[in-house]
Amino acid sequence: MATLPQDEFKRAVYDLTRLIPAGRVSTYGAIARCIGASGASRRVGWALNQCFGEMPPVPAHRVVNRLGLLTGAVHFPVDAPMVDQLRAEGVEVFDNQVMGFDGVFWDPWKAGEW
DNA sequence: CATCTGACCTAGT
DNA sequence: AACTAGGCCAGAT
Repeated sequence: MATLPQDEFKRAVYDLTRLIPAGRVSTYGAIARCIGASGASRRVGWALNQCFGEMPPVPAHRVVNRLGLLTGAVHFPVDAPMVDQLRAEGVEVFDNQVMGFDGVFWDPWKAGEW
């Protein structure tokens, strides 16, 4: 069966998200742009919404919006709060906001020398 | 079946 | 520099 663009998109998002090292966070726009979906940042969120249950697990908690706000925290499982996971990795979060976001921000391009 | 919202961002004015 | 509008795709009402 032909690989649907949807799956490819999700596949790209998951792959890139999994590349985010612990203690670092990335943004939807950065990921979307890196996979060639500039402007389609919304789709990234929709794709990450399906990441729960994927194997290997996708560290979606390391993906925040451009302002460093954990906008998707409400969509996270109660068993693994986004803030709790980020704090567990050393990321300081206060009021759904990443402290020193500019310092913990991880660039997809700088990561693998694209 | 039509309309709007939604883990958002970029670009134009 | 700030604000407005448009774009992207799918799911839900």
